[in-house]
Amino acid sequence: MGALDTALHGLRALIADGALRPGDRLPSEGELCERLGVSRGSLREAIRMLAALGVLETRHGSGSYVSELRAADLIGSLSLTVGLLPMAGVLELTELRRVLEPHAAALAAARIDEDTVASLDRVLDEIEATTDFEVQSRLDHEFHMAISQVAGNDALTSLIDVLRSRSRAYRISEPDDAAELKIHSDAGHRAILRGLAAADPVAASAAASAHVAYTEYWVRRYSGLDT
Amino acid sequence: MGALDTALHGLRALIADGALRPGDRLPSEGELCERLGVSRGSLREAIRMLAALGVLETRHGSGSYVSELRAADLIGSLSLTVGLLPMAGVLELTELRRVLEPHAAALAAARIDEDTVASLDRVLDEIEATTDFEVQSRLDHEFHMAISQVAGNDALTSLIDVLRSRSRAYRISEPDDAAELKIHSDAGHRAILRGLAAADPVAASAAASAHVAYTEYWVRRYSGLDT
DNA sequence: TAAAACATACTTGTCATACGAGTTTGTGGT
DNA sequence: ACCACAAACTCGTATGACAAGTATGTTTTA
Repeated sequence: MGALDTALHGLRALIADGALRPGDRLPSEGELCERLGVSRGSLREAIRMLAALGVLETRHGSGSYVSELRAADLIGSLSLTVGLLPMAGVLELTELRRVLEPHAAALAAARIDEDTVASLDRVLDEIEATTDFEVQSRLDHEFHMAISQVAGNDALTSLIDVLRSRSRAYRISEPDDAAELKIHSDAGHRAILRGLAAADPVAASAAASAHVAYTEYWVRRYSGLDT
Repeated sequence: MGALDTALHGLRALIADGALRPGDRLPSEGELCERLGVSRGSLREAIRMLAALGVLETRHGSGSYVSELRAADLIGSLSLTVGLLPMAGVLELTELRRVLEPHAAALAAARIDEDTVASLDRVLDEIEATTDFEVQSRLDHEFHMAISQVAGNDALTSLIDVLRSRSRAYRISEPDDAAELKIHSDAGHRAILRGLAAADPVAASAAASAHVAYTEYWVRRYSGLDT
C-alpha cells in the first residue's frame, strides 16, 4: 500500500474509530507524519482529499479540524463538480429532482406556518416584478430552498440544492423563449405556494412535479437532446 | 488567491471550458506547473482533490486523466465518507431512501422483463436458504441494486447505493432480533418482487416503501434514538 | 489593576530538489 | 513480423527550507 493510501486510511480510521470527533483539531502535520510513517507531502495530499469531501477543514496557521460531519455538508461537497457534468448527466439529475422536489413540497405543506407562507408570497411578488435575470435567479433559488428547508431534512435540502445548481447555470438566450419561460415559471411557483398555503401535500407535490418537468423540457430543448 | 486555489480552479476551468474532455490525458505535472505558475506540491494537492471527487484519475507512470464525468461516478465519491456519519445523519439518509427506493421500484416495475424477474427470484431463494449473515448481506445488496438498475437511471442507482451502504454496515447482535429481522426482510423482498413481476408500479413502490421503513425502525431501535 | 503592544513559538502554505517506481516508446536484433 | 531491451518520460515519495498566519505568554503602558 502506498504512502498516500496509508495516510488516507489512517486519518479516516482515526475518525471512524472515534479517536477524532467532530470539531476536534488534528495533531500537527509533523506529528501525524511520524505517527503514520509518511512524508509531509503525502500526508497533505490525504488531508486535501478528505477536505474536498467535506470531512476536514484546514485553517492556515491554526490546524486541521474534523468537520461537523453533517450529511448535508458531505452532500454539498458535490457542488464543486456537478458543474462539470455533460448535458446527458444533467438530465439524469433532473430526474432525481422530479422525485425529491415534490417530496419536499409535500413535507413542507404539512409543516409550513403562516409567516413563512407570507414570506414566500413576497418573494414571488418580487420575482414577478423584476426583469433582471440575475435577480430572478437568486429569488427563485431562495424560494425553492425555503421550501425544502421547511420540509425539515437538511440532507434533502442540500441534495436538492446541488441538483438545482446545475440547471440554474443555464440562461435562455432567445427573448421570446425567456418571456414564455418566465410566464410558466411564475405560474408554477404560484401553484406550489397555493398548495403550501392550503396545507395540501398532494397539491403542492403535484405542482412541484409539474414545475420540475417544465424545467426539464427547457433543458432538453436547449441542449438539442430531445428525441 | 493561494497557489492551491490557483491550481484547483485552473484545472477545473480546463475541464469546464472543454479544453480537456472526458477520457483526455492531462499535460504532465511539470508542464501544468509552468502553465499555472504553481509548484508541483500545490498542483498535486489540487489533482488529489479533484480525484477524490471523481473528476480525475491518476495512473502511476502514465499520467492523470479526466474521468468519464458520469453523474453516477461523482455521486459514488460520497461512499468514502458516508461511513463516517454519526447516527443522526444516517436517519436523514434513510429518509431519502424512503423517497428514492420506492421511485426506483415503480420505474423498475414498468420496465422489467421476465428473465430479470426469474433472476431476482433465484436471488431471493438463496437469501432465504442461507443463515450466513455475510452472504445475506451480499445478496440483499445484489437484489436491491438490480432493481434500481432496471429503473434505468444510473445516477439514481449510485445514489441509492451510497445511501444503503451505511445502513448495511450494521449488524444485529441479538439472535432473536436477527431472526425476526430476517423473516420480515424476506417477506418484504417477496412483496417487492411480486409488484415487479405483476408490472404494478404502485404495488412495487408501496412494498419498497414498507421495506425501507422497516429498516429505519431497526436503525432507530439499535441506535437508541427512538423518541 | 487592566488593557494594549509585542515577542516568541507553533502551524499551515509554498517552493525547490532529488530519487524511486512504473509506463511508454523507440531501437536493434532475430 | 516479432521480441528483447534500453532510454525517456510520468507519477510517487521524501527531505529541507522559508514564508504566512495564528496562538500564547510576556512586557509595557495607561
